[in-house]
Amino acid sequence: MKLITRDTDYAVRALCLIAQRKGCIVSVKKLALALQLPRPFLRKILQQLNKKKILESFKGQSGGFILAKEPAKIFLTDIMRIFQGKPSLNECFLKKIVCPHTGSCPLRKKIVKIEDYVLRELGTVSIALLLRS
Amino acid sequence: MKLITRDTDYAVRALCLIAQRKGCIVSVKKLALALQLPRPFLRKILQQLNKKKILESFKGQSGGFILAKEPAKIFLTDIMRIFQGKPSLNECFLKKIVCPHTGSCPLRKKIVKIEDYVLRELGTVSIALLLRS
DNA sequence: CATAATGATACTATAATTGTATCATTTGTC
DNA sequence: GACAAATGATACAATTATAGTATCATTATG
Repeated sequence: MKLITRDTDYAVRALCLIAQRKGCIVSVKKLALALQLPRPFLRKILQQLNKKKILESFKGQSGGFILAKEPAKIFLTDIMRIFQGKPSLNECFLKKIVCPHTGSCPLRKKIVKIEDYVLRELGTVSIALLLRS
Repeated sequence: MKLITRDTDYAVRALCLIAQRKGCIVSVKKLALALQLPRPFLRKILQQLNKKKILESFKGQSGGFILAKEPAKIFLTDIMRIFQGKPSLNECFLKKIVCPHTGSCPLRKKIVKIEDYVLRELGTVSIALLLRS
């Protein structure tokens, strides 16, 4: 039961570091070094964050990335959505044959409830929050 | 974000069906047929349920499985624990370098909280509940 | 004693995740 | 202007987890 994949994990770490260097352009090279993460993989991740307007990128010799939003406006759920798709926990997996609840499977209801809860809770976690001591 | 794997899924379906045939010994063959599931795979699953005392097995010609407990005492979390291990959502994935919260990462706290919630909710879902209309 | 079931376990296939490599493009510096 | 160092885009490879198969031994029923 893995809530957060490695993509998301690395992305959040990188975002925290970039946030700490307020305004400075940070290259993948430096990030990978500081975080001890595989550089090409991290690069791919940052490119995706750029596409999704979480980061802004600069090409050329002293290029790199900065945040495209305030740290308080970047939420864990945003990142999860990018790398893990819509966070739907599971389909109602019981077929009618076994499960008599045609439209109102209690398990389905539970799962929807859990899903809401998880999103609500993780929706309060921003990069800013993670940086505050 | 997958809460329930196929093992667990199949196991629950099979348990529901076995529960419906109160007391009757049901063979993998019949279950696989009724549920339209791959027979050898289902067999492996039932064997594991037997080992964990959820099912009781009978060898020989008209052998098969019956429930080893009342349906009301078999919970989804029991099954999940068997096939998906301890349902710990994630380690605190932020390293000290980035995350200044040495012992009190807010994300970690959240995740523990979510974990508790999920277990509490799924802990109320029993086979009996799934069969009640 | 043959048949049909489970026990145990090794093996294979598939899919998802994780990570690499490469070529093109951009930009600052000498 | 040429070079170096960065990102953009994208195809490819490796690893791991999940899903499923095969097989031989054992047991019980008829």
